[in-house]
Amino acid sequence: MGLKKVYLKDIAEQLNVSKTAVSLVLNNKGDENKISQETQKRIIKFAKDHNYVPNHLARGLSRGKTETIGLIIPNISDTFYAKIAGSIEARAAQEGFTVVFSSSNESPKKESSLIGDMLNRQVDGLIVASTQKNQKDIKMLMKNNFPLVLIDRNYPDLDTNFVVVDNYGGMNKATKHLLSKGKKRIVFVAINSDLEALKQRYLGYRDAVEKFEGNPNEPIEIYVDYNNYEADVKKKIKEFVEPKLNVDAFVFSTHYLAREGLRALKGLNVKVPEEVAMVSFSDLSAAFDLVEPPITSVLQPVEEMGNMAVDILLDEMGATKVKTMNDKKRILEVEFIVRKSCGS
Amino acid sequence: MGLKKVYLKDIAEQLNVSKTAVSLVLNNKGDENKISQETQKRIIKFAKDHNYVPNHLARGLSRGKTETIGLIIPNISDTFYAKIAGSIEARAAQEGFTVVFSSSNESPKKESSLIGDMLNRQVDGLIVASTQKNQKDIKMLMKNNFPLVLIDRNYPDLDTNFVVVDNYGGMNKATKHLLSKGKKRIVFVAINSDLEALKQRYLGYRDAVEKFEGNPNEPIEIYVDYNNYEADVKKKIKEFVEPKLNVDAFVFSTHYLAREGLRALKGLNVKVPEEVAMVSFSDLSAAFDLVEPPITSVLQPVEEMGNMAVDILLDEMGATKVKTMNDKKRILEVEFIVRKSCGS
DNA sequence: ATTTGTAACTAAACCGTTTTAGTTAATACT
DNA sequence: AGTATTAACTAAAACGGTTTAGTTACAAAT
Repeated sequence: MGLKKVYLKDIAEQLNVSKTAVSLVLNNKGDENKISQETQKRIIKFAKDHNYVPNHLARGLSRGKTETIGLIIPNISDTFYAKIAGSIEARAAQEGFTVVFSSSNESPKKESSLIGDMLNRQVDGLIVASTQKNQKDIKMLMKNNFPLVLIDRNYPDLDTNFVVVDNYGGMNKATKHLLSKGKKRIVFVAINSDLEALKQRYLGYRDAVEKFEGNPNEPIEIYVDYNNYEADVKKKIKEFVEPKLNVDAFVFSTHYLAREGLRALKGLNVKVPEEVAMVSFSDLSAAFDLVEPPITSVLQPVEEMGNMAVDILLDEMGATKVKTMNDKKRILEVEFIVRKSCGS
Repeated sequence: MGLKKVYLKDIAEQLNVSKTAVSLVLNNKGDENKISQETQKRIIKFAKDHNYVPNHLARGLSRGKTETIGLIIPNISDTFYAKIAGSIEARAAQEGFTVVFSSSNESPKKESSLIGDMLNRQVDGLIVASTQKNQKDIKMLMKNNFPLVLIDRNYPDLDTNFVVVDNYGGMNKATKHLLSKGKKRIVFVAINSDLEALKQRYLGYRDAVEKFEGNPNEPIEIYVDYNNYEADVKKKIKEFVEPKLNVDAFVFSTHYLAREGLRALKGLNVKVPEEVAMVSFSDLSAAFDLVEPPITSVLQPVEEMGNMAVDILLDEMGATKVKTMNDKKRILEVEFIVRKSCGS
């Protein structure tokens, strides 16, 4: 494992055989290429004794495969994506793949350049949580049959593999829960973006509100700026609270909005759930049960998402032994956890 | 940026020049190698028009540099390491480097094999949050002058570059705060490990307890199993609570222990801070101010750690323009935030 | 009229593998 | 005895770049 490396050439010279022989043997192709058992033994022993490890770049260049998968996410610092990255990495490692990741910071331009970057680093496949403003690269990848799985966010118009959650269903259920508690004026809080996932969450919310027991309420929406969400969510929530609280509940479409929302409400001295109720889509601080009040949340199966994405990708790359997956478009179920933030 | 790539050879053939010329020009060595301005223009234009991007593997193989830095951390899913990874990635990207990361899951064996892996992937440098049970690889890297920065965890016996925080000072301050609030029996809660950082935190705690105003108290310690910390911390805390609460405060040496500790205390119906106080070393759920009660915490400068590590590493690799850093061993200051969990 | 110098290029080696297309010597077959 | 076959190997090309060590053509200097 040292840095003074032994190369294929060295082994060949020391043992008086050809590089070819060494390469074949060390790649388990000795038998099928009729290298004698004895020679094989010698080569294997020498390689082991000298800690031979093939140069990954050379091998990649020659083979056109790198045993690397590229992961592009909005932001590795976000708990949600960190967990996804974690499960992707773990599953990939099991199969002998390494992960190269980069964060797009929600910039389509950066995403595009990252994809280019990954390609010319010769990754074998890509998992992308896209900004969804980058159809052109996704299409390009598809056209070239490049192994690709979208995760968390997919392009509804494109026929790609993907792993997402049931955003509509989760939000619909959460909203209905509030309605069933008698909440009428329910505010949907989201970041300002065209993400399909958010659209679905909105629709889940809207349908619940409008179709509730023949007694339709008006949907109320606020959209905050992603790059400034802490301050913005505070400001926008304040408008519903001062001079006089005029809503019954907030539905937060992401965990960080919920966190800031709660912080804002506390700052404004609004009692949750006594004066206003709240729910969060996704619960990832691993602490939403500890905050005061514990927050009712829609839970996403983060691990499963990551694992599934890798499985689909490996299948796509033909890297797996047997199984061929039938369905490479997955909409995973979410879990709904009722806690105190909606009332007792 | 497509997949049907243009190669150096193609450019050379199309323009009737040599590969050498193309390579030189595209690497900004045209002038110093006296390639005529006209030829340079033609090459640059053609390359741009055809979206030429050099194959990273080939270039790496040939140059022996890959513009890649390897990051080995215990676990990317952990908020703390996710944030570190985030700041490392951001800083690295600024300088044109990509990050390859892998999680060791606290296994020295895995860490060792990851280091080997990274090396033969030809990363240009390594940032490692080590298990600290892998002296041999670290020494090997040092002996070979391989660019290396330890982060968060360092080997006190080895003369490496590192970026850590003032674990002793932070914990000392936190403990003194509890003492000043009149808490006598203070329990130090840590995971069972030999990590230097934890040792320092312990010493910070112990010195505070033992030397407090000439009226030394006994240190009380509990150590929980990392692989089973949720259940274990609960079990061990219970022993101080039942049949009768017999301590005044808990000092948690990591954020996840604090989280589980609080969860356990709530489960046991112990009132914090009325019956028992608590502090946490590091606050990373980004929610410790929202939980009930808000938890007094030692804050680590996560971003700064990551940035600093990259700066040192790049300097070590000779990859930066001007600056040469003098001090490549950094102990960063922590911040201490008082919240309600220690009493009003 | 040869040498010197230089601008403008290029052939070929090299990085460390994999892989294709052989070669050689011995054995088996007719 | 001559041809096929096979076991056991290998030389060399390929992957796509970078880099070293030239070469060529022309102008200026002696």
